Amino acid sequence: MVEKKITIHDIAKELNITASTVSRALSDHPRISDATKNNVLTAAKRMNYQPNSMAAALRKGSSKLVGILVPTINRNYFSSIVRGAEEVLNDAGYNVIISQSDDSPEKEIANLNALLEAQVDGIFISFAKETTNFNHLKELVDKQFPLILFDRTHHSLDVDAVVIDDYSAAYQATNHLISQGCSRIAHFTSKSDLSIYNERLLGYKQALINNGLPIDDSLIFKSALKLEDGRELGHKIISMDHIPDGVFSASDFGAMGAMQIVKQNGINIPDDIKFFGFSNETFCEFIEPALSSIDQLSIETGQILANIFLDRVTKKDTIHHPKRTVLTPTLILRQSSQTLITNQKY
Amino acid sequence: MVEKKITIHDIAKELNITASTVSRALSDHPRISDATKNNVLTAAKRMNYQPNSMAAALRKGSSKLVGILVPTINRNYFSSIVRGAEEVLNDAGYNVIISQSDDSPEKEIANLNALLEAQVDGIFISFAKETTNFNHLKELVDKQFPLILFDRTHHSLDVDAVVIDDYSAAYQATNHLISQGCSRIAHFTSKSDLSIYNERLLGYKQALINNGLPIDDSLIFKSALKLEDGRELGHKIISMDHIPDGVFSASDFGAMGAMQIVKQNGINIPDDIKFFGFSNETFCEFIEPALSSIDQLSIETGQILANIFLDRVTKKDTIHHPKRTVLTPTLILRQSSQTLITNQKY
DNA sequence: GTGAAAGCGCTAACAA
DNA sequence: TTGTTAGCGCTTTCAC
Repeated sequence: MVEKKITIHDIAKELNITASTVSRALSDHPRISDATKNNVLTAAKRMNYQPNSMAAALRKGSSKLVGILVPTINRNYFSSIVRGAEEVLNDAGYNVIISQSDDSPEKEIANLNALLEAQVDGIFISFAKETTNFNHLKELVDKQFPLILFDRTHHSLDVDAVVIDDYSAAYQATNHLISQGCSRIAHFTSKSDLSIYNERLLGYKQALINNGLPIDDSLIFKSALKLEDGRELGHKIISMDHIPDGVFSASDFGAMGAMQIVKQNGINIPDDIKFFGFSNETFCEFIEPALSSIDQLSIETGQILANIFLDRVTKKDTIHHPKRTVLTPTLILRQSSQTLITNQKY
Repeated sequence: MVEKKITIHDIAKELNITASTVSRALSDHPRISDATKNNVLTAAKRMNYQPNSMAAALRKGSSKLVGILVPTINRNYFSSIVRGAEEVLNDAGYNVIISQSDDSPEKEIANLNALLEAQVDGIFISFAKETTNFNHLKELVDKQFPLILFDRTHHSLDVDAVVIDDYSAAYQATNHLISQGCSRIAHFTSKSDLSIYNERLLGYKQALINNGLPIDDSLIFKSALKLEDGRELGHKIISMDHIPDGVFSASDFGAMGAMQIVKQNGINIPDDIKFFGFSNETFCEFIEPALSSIDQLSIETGQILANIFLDRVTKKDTIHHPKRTVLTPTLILRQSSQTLITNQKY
C-alpha cells in the first residue's frame, strides 16, 4: 500500500466541515442538507474513500456479520444453505462469513472462536460428525447469543434449530422400497451419535415394523458413510449368504459406493437390488441408474435460518424461547429404486 | 445478549492492574512476569473473556483477514482452493472470508467492496464469467493492495496470478483424442472472453494443426458451458450430417450434458464418439463412461496463493513486481476417451 | 443543519 | 516489570 487510507476526516478537511457531518452525510442522515450530502458524496468518490466497517462496527457494537459454520463447503446441501441465507441476509444489510470445520471438533471450536472474536452478530452451525462435547455452545446459549442449529443438531441443546423431518423421510424412503417389492432392506447408518442418523434409523425400523417385516441387525451397517465406506459395504453385502434386495443409505455417497461394487459384480440395479440415498447430491441424477434420494430443502433452510436470526435481533428486548422448525423433505424417485419407471428427464 | 461483554478493562479492574498489562499478558509479551500472566489468563478464563479482534484490527491497522472471491463455492475446484489457502493462512495466523459472486459482475463488485470495507489484508479472486470491466481492480493494483488472481484472469491486468497452463492442457487433451483415432473433434468453448477459454481454444486448434487436421469452425460451439448447454449441444451434434467422433469440452458440465443426449440416442461412448472434459469435477469418475478430464491442481493453487500473499505482506518495503505462476495440469484418462482401456479403480 | 466531544476495545510508544 | 496516554476510524449525544 502506497497511499495512505482516506478517512472521513480527510473528506471533512477537504470540504471545511467536520467529520460528524461527513459521517451523517454518508449515512444519509435526514437533517443534513442536500447540498452538503452531494458535496460529501462527490468528494468521497473523487478521493477514493473506502469506509472502514470495523471502526463502525466497533463503535456501534454490531458488526452486521453472520457466521455460518459447516463441516464442509463442498457439498451441495451446505453450499445451498449458504446461498439461501445470504440472499435474505444481504438484503437486510448483513454479510456472511463462512467457516469449515472439516468434520473436526477441534477445528470447529477454533473456528467458532474466530467467528466470535470477529464479533459476528449471530452464528448458524451444523456440527462436525464427531462433536460430542457441546459445552462451548452452552455458554453462548446462556448468554442469549443468537445461535441457530441446522441439519446436525443435538438433543442436549435447547436452541433455535431448523431441521428436516429425518424420521419421516427415512420412513417414507423405506416404505417406498417395500412398495417396490423389497423385503430384505439393508440400512447404512453413521457411527456418530448425531440426531439425524438416529432419526433415520428409527424411521427405517418403523417402516419395517409397520409392514410386518423383521428388523435384522445384521442388515444395519455403521460407517462414516463416505464413498469408500460405501464400497466396503458393497463388498460386504454381495458376499452375504442372503443378499439384501434393497438398501436405504443415510448418505448418497455411501449408496453410490455400494452401487459401484454391486454393478461391477453383475448384479442389476434396480432389478436385483434397489437403492435409496439421502441428501440428493448433484451426482444422484448423473450416475446410472440415477439414485433415488431425499431433497433436504437446503435453500429454504438457509432462508429460514436467516429469517429466524433477523427476527431475534429485531426484538431483542423480550427473552427468547427457542423454537425448532421442522421441514418436511420430499422424496426424489429415480431409477435406482423402481423397476417399472424409467424417469427420463432430458 | 444478557450479560455485558467482558473487556480487558474488566479483567484489569478485577486484578488491580491496568488494561495494558492485561493486553500484554494475553499476547504473551516477554517483559510480563509469569505470575501476572497466569493471573490474567485464569481470570480471563473464569470471566469468560472473548477478545474483540475488530478493536485489535482497528488499532493495529491489520485485520489478519484474507478474502477469497469466487464465482461459486459449490464446485470442487473452488472449494479445494479455499481449503488449500486456509491450511497455509491459518498457520500464519490469518483467517479467511469467502465470498461468492454467482458469476454476476454486479455481485462481484459489491462483494469486493464488502471485503475491502471489512479491511481484509489481501484478496484472491477468480472473476465472474461475464466480468469485462476491470477498473475497480485497477485502483487496488495501483494502491499496491495485495490482490492475487487465479483461474480466471484477464490479460489487461498486470498482477500476481496463479493459473494452470490451459493452452498446454487443451493441446494435450486434443492430442490424446487424436491418438485414440479421432479426426473430427468438436470443441465446446465459452461465450466469455476470459483468458482460460481462449487458451483452451488455441491449444485445441494447435493440436489439430500439428496433426495435419483441418480447423472446422462449424465444430466450435460457444455457450455458457453449463449442463443444459451441454445437452443442447448434444442435440446439435447428433443431428449433424457428419457427426464428430470426438468432443473436447472446456467444462465437465458441458461434456456431461452432451454425453447424456448422445447415449440416449444409442450412440456409443467411447466407440462412436469420445469425450474429454475440463476441471476433473467429482462426478467425472461417477458417470458412465467415466469422463476423462484435466486436474487443475486446486489444493496446490490455494497453497501457492497463500504463500504469494504471505511473501508480499512480510516484505512490504520493496516495490512489488507482479509474477504469474503457471502450473502444469495433469490429464486424467478415463473410459470416455479411450477404446481399449477400462480404467477400473475400485 | 452542523459542530464538539466522548468513547467503542484494543495496542504501543514513552515513562517510570 | 508495569502504568500512562494517545489514538486507530467511526458514530452519536448534546449543544447551538
